Amino acid sequence: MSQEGVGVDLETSLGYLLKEASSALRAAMEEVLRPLGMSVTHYSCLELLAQRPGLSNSELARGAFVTRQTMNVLLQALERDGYVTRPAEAPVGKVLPTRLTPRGRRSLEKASAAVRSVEARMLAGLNETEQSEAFRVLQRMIRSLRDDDKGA
Amino acid sequence: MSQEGVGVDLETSLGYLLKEASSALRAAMEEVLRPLGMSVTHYSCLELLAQRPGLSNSELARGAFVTRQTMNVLLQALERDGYVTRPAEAPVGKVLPTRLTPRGRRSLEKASAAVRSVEARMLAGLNETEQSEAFRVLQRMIRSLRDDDKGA
DNA sequence: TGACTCATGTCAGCATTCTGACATAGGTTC
DNA sequence: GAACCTATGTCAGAATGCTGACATGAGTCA
Repeated sequence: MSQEGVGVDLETSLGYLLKEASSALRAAMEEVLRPLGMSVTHYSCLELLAQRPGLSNSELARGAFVTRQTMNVLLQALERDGYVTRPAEAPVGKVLPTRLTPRGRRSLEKASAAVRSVEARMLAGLNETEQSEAFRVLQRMIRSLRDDDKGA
Repeated sequence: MSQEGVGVDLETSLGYLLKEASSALRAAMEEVLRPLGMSVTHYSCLELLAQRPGLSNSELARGAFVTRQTMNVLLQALERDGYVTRPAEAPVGKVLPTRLTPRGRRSLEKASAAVRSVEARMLAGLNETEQSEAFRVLQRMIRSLRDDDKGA
């Protein structure tokens, strides 16, 4: 059963566990967002705009962890359906600052409540200390992956 | 800057951080697997088969966190290209046990080494204690999300 | 000023993954 | 045995996200 250093032991791999946790979270979010007709990326975009109004397409893409092309497609749909607005011309450069419409804000409210309940559920088994631990270790993992990326 | 209980504060959300970490890991893995002509799911499938030979399509799907339809498409390609084999007829029921071919095993070797280096990089900033913490908190999050899912 | 680099918005095409649907095998219950 | 439920493999179509490519605006540097 042991791996003797060959391959990646899935039973003990933190990478595999991270993927599993992320997958479970995504599934849980999709489950509560589906009745609202919203995907996870869709929700992420609205939430980002609520907290940081005026974000550009590229900034939203980075915040939602998708490419700017993907976010562009989503924004066009959201704009068409009246959830967000963008000026016809860029005030400066090519950057188009995006904002939620009242409709977008209303739509986000329900979704945000649903997502908060999922997050609360996820953290139900962790006390304060453990939540701090989780926060710290996740941040370190992210930093390690990013730093070495630049270095290489 | 505070959120006053409204919305999900992305700066302090463990869910958002989890997604960020998972995204960083996936990007790092894609980066090292791309030169080998392999996607993350592709690699996951081979790695699962190396450690648990004879897994069925559905079992592989669960292990790689995709649907069985998605895994089926991948398996057909892997079979066509000679990385895995499946019996023409099911020995029992409809389950087709899948196995790596020598070619599949060779292909996995390089990929596995690359992925191991990524995982090592990710954990570089964590000592033994912190890795144990990470393992524990991630497992609890997964369990909380799954348990409540069944309960509901 | 001109050349260079970088980031952005956007279009097009492709890859990946998903949902929906169907037939079938095995186990359970009556 | 019959009815039922569950799991599986598979096909088809749709949604989602990605890579490649291009034009443009801003900043840097000589």
